[in-house]
Amino acid sequence: MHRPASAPRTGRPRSVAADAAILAATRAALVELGWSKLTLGDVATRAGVAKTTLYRRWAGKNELVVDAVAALFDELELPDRGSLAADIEGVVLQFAAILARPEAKSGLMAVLAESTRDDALRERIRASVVDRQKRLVLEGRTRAQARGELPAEEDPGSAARTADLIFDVVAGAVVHRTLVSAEPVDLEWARGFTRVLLLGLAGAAAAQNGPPGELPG
Amino acid sequence: MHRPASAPRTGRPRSVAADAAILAATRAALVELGWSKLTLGDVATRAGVAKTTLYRRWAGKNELVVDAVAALFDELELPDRGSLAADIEGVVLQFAAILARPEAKSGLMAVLAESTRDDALRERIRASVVDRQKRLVLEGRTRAQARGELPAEEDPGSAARTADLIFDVVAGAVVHRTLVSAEPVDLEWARGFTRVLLLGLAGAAAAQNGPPGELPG
Amino acid sequence: MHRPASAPRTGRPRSVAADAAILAATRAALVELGWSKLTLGDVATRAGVAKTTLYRRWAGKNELVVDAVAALFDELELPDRGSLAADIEGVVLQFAAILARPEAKSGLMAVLAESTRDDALRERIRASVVDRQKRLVLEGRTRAQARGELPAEEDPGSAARTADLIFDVVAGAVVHRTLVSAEPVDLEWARGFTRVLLLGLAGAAAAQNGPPGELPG
Amino acid sequence: MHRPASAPRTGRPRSVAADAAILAATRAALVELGWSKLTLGDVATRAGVAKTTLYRRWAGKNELVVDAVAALFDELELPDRGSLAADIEGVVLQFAAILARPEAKSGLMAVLAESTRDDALRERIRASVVDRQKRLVLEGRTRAQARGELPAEEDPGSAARTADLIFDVVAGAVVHRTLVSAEPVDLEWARGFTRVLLLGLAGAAAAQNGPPGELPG
DNA sequence: GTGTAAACGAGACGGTACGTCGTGTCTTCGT
DNA sequence: ACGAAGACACGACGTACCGTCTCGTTTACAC
Repeated sequence: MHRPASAPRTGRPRSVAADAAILAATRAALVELGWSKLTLGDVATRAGVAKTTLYRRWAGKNELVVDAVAALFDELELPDRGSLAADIEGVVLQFAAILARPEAKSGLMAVLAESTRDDALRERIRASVVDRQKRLVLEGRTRAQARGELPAEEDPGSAARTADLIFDVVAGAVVHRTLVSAEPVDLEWARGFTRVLLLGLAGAAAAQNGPPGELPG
Repeated sequence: MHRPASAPRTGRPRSVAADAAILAATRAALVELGWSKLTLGDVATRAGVAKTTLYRRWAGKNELVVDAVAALFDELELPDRGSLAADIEGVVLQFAAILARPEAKSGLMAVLAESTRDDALRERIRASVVDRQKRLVLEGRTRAQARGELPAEEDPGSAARTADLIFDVVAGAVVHRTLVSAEPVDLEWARGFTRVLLLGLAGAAAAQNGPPGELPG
Repeated sequence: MHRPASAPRTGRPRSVAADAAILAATRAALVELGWSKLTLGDVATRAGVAKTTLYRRWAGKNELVVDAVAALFDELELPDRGSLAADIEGVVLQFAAILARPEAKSGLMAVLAESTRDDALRERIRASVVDRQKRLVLEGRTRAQARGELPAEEDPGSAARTADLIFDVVAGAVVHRTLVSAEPVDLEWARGFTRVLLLGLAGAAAAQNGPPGELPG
Repeated sequence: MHRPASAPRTGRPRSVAADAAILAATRAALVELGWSKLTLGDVATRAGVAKTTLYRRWAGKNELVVDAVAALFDELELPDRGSLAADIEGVVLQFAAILARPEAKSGLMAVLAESTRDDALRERIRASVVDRQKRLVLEGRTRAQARGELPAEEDPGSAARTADLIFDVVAGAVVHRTLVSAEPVDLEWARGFTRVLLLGLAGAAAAQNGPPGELPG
């Protein structure tokens, strides 16, 4: 992540344990203090490391927190649950489970806020966090096409647009319910949400491919 | 907002002009500097006001920014565009227009991040920002029912749940596309999104009331 | 002091009680807090008076404290104790008694420090405090001349110089012992000091008027 | 002074240049602004140093000024001028020369005022300033005894009391004339003062050891 | 082994912002 | 006109973190 590929050949190598300790300390500090009260000096102390060591590896608070939170998304997986609806429910619930953690809530939204003014940071978030979620959506679609639940896409541009829409809707709704509405994303909600989403997508696809008569709007 | 209703009877009254100047200065600073570089001292200077005056009225950066950004949502309105779909598109585009402003992007997400650890702040955001958006959704539904596009709700609990779902989906998708995907919410996207949403809702309603045969999930 | 002689003829007259209350509050605050922690707002509160009232009468902390401390010197008197030595001892002990009070210690030295950069303040101190002490010295000399202990002065310039010297030595020694050495000025010390001072003055006078043989130096 | 003798073994060592720069800046600020207008932020700026550096070494304004002014007393010396009277005149004039400096006037009296409520500060002043002066008085006495001008002391308690009296009288008179009377301590005054002091002391010593007949009092 | 070179802990450094406090002025209403 | 109440502009306070630096020390690899 933060280490250049061209490794230096001489000198004392960087402690591999330090990286893990720092990221773990960062998450612990996020849980206890939240983003705004988190200080790098405190993280260094918690990790049993000097501030210098920390700055040698990360440029600042934002970058550090992105990496610390990104590790939470490593556990995202999409086991085949047999149907498109079940797969989407799984994604929603897994994503919600991560977001329910205090270190994710506080840290992720804060770096997102920062990323509105820092393109490099946005790119880092995209690579570390967003793409990992997006992969699940694409995987689910591929699987559904293999099952015959969805037709194979013909127009790649339209397919990408649809995938983006799905992604924004799924992730956005989960985030919004968790952070803004402050309501839990439980099985019932996930089921209702998935139903609406799939019916909407099915309807839109039918309208586009079949008789365009009864479209709303 | 921040002023107790029980007004003191004696002493020099607080300058009414200062409030507006401070909020305007806050928005200007958000545009120029973003949340993290914004300092209350700078805001005070821009507003031509002493720091003390600022602290006398707001408890801190978070509260100030909520009020400053909340004013942007005052302009939210829902003119009757003749159909439910058009109304929803209108809400989406208006909300997107506000979110596209740099002062909203940076400020809103940051206070949202802070609100994960501060219930009073969350409540303040809910009252100042969220409820104002929610009102539009409810208004749109009432109007659609009057037009006959939607049936009158019988079960109030179910109706509230549906409204919450709609709200989370609409607001969440717009926010996510704007901030995370960093893509514009233009007319085309709004139209596609609205179509999927309405088809989904219609399908879900039909499935609940009519023949539950071919529902997915 | 601070009030122009030409009294205003119209409007509500100034509360005469307020002056005394403010000065008393100032002394009380000096005792409790000392000069540096004393604030005019606190003095106003103690006196049951608004800050405005205070500023209408005194220009600032320095002037207020000078007046507050000067009142302590009102009690300085020189009852005739029958001999020059006894009179001087009386002056020394009275002066030391005032200086032993915490409000005088802290306040007087502080305004003296300020007066090194503020001629108006020095003049105010001279008029309010120093001249009142000096008067005692002159009074004691007059009395001693009447008793025949001292010859009548012939050269007025020399007389003034001698009086100034006495004054600097008496006041300086008492202040230094009290504030710098932090030792008490008790009867024993006053007696020893007076003895040295009078012997020195007598010797100097004899040397000047009589045979100049055995002078040291 | 402010640095513990047990030096820390690790970490970046404190800049030795900073100490001197800060003290010099403090003296310069005292000359320009006087005690009450002197701010630690300004001193730090003048010294080209951060405020933190200053606070790391001194607890506050008082301690800093004591050290800054104390350096002025480093130059106090007592060259042997051949007689006790000449030596005392030298002390008086040297002490007066230091007190005539604006940085000493303003700073010294102010910390003295503060020391009336702060024992640690008084002790610091005693160690840094007062003892250095006192040493001169004792040195002068030793020298005079070697010359035969003064008899060797027999009672050490009485000797100490006499030395204290001399010290209070010399220092007190010089301070009082300089600060309160605001008159210069020139050669003429120093000569007159010394004559009175020595005659007084000689008289008192004679009275104690010889025939106690004609004592005043 | 013996360099050599980088990473390491510790902590001081120049800065910037914080939130509070005190000063002296002002504005309002009540007396 | 004066007084109380308190808001106001200003500026200093002392603290906390920032990100950098300068030390002395440790650790791996190359010779």
